[in-house]
Amino acid sequence: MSSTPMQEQYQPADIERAAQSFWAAKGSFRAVEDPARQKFYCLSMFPYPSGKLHMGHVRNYTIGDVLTRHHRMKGLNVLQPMGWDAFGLPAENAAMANKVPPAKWTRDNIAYMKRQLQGLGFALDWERELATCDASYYKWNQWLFTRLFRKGLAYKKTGVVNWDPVDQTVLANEQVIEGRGWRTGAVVEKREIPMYFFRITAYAEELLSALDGLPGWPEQVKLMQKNWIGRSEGVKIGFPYELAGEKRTLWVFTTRADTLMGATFCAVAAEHPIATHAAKTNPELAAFVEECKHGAVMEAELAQIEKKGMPTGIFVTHPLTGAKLEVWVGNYVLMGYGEGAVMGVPAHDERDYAFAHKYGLAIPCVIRHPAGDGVPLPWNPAYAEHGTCMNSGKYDGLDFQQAVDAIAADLQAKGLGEKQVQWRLRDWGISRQRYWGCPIPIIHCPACGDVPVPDAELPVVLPDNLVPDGTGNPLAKLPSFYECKCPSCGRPARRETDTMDTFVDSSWYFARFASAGSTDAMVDERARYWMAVDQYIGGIEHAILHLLYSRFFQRAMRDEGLIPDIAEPFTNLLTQGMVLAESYHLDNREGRREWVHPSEVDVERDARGRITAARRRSDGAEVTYGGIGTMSKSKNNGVDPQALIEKYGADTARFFIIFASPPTHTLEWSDEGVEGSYRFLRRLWAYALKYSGRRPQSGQADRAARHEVHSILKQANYDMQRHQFNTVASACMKILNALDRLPDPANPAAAEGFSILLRLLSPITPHVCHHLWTALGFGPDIMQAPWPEPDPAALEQDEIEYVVQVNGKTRGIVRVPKSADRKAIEVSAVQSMQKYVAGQAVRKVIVVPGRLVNLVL
RNA sequence: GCCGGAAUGGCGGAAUUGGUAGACGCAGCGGACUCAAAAUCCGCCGCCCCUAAAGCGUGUGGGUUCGAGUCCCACUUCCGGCACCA
Repeated sequence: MSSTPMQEQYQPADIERAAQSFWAAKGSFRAVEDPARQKFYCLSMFPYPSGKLHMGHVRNYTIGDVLTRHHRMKGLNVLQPMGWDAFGLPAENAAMANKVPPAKWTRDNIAYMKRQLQGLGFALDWERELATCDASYYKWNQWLFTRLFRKGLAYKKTGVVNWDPVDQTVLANEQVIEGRGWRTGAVVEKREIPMYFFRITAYAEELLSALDGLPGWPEQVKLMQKNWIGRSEGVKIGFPYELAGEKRTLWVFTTRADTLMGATFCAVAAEHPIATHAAKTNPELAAFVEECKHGAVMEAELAQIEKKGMPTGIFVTHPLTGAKLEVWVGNYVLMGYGEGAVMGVPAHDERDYAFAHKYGLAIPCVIRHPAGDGVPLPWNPAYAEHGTCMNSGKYDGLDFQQAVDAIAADLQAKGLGEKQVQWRLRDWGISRQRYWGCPIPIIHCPACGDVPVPDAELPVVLPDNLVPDGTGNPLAKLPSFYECKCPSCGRPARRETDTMDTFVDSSWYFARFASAGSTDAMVDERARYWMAVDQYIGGIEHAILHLLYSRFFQRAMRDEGLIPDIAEPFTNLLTQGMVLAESYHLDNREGRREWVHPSEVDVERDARGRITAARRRSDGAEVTYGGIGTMSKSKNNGVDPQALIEKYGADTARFFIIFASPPTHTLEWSDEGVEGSYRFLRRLWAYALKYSGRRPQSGQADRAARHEVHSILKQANYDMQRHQFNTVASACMKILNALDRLPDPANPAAAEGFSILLRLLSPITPHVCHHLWTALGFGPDIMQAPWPEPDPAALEQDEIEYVVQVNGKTRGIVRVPKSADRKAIEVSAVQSMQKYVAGQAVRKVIVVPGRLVNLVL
């Protein structure tokens, strides 16, 4: 072994620059398709280029990098690419604030953030970089859109949006604050406008059933998707009525057809034709309908508003009894869900129960439920449980399934109902009345209607020099963009000015990385090698929408003949927790809350280390602890990764973020913790220095040390495989502690142990491990070294420790020879516990092999 | 409101299937080195208690078990999502 002289001090800046140059010169991270090798496609969710990296990014990409480097050393052919989710609202907001076009702002941000990612030493193949605002990328959004449009999988219908009447513009949900526009303060209205939708519901059944074929996804995420798709079996029921002399039917869907005999009213959405009709002659109702149309579009808000209703004076006929039921308008009925109407069964539905009590409607009990035969106040959840029918005429005595079957059959015979499967999942509205996004490739022709832009004219390029002003989409004010000729008839036509939801961009970028730069196809044959993504990593906040849309897109692409044998884009999914930080504030003279950055706060502690007071360093003002929460500008508690990297180096930042918490947990930031990680890397350096000065020695390796190192390694490999990287980091610390304790640093166990340590640690802190590996003469490139595996011989032990319990309480330990049988273990356990046994009979002895003995007295 | 999670010392966390609760680290306390400080090294560190023994202890209240942080039931608080933030 040869070794080169080492510097006394650990100087991360030099080491990291040198390691990064080494990797760049060697092209270490370039991914090349090789059918002879097993591939591993590792992908972290690409970032929105908001300006600079935040801790969530650093965490996400460090987790991905640990996995990437580990699999590389395991011998797999690894692809880890990076790109930019570059379209979106923040660029428009920045443009308004700074009068800079979103394109320029975005490109500048990308350039800065790319340098940051490179400085962190991530093993990324930059040759595959993409930005969704590149016309070469979004061209294929448009291309696929036109294909789906021709198949009817993309179609136009109306959708509800938030409308700011002052700025005359559509607002995103986050731009509506307490029902008012964020810039104007005007009360927001609901407005129905034409939009394009993707028919994701056509894939509902497959998206649901295929979840069972995803063992590599967290159960939690699969359950959320399952509930979101929301398959329910029920019955579609028709209530006939007459309106303006015309015979019509009000259709409702219910999963509780067994309660139909208890229906006492129907409720419709404010937008329902019955409501509109009745409002014409009823000013009070018209006012109520108008009220319902204001306010929340968001389901979360809708679900919490007080349930209100008003009768329409229009009656429908009960399909089985012929009774007249009045139709109400309810503010809780959604037009976009089902038929926009529900039947009201007050006795067996909590919402209907409250509604009926409020408006004095009858509440007949028709199900014998676990709490009895009546439904006295207050509401009891048992009222909604399944039971046998009562007060239901010919259906009395039937159980849930029998009643549903019988009622569905009777309805079907009358042509007033049938069994139906309903989905909670709605089609995906992709139109956005915004500038900074991918133009929807449609031309509106007065003669031919909506005509998709022909392939030869794609992409429809977004002009990149506009600055939005908050009063609607600037594209709609730009004749040079929207004036065009109909591709079909050649007459003057108008180009669509809406752009696509940015979720469209991010629904297939993973496939594009696998075909980077392809000019004549959305994806090419290289995608067949790399897809699907073997390991996808990203925030739990994307558990439903992004992941579901991507699963839909992969199928839509499959059915276009692209990557035909792959339906699921992500084989394994790791959902990381958020990064949180402490916050502190003081209330100033005007009573306004002033947030003080945690780094500006000095904390006083008692003898035990408990916090007793906190003061601002600059002036000693007492500040209040504001609890732990997401890092945000408004709370002034963001930690800038760049400052951290400059102070301690990338390896310390990476180590701390891995060590502080398991990847799936939320991570609470602490500056003190960073110091501890830096200390560990300095200790590692100091040990390497000591080690490099050793005299080469042969002879017997220290058996105890080998046993310890290999036991730790065994556990660490298990933890690595289950993605619990924080304990892998702990394992590295433990190995260093063990090596440091060796009485003779020149013992052969030290060389072996240190070589294991460097390789185990290298995915987490690649720069320092790369440096030490070559400096100490272990080899030319640690990334080419094999992943360490424990030696079974080193794991063997002559004696085994047993925990001894008496009546389930731990009282001591006995050591027995490895060869001891059950009887011998029992005897030594009883002997060691004479003090507790003291002549009493031992009634039972439980022996857990290799672990524990419990004496039951 | 609905759906999905989480809760363990002063703090982050560990405990593979029910089997020594608190690994590893941070903070704190005591000591060594130093003119001093930083850095480094050594020791202590769940609560109760003068100490030891005993006892108590994994958000709360019940239960199952020889044995529960881990399983079951009921609850509390916090976090994520709810379809136009990404």
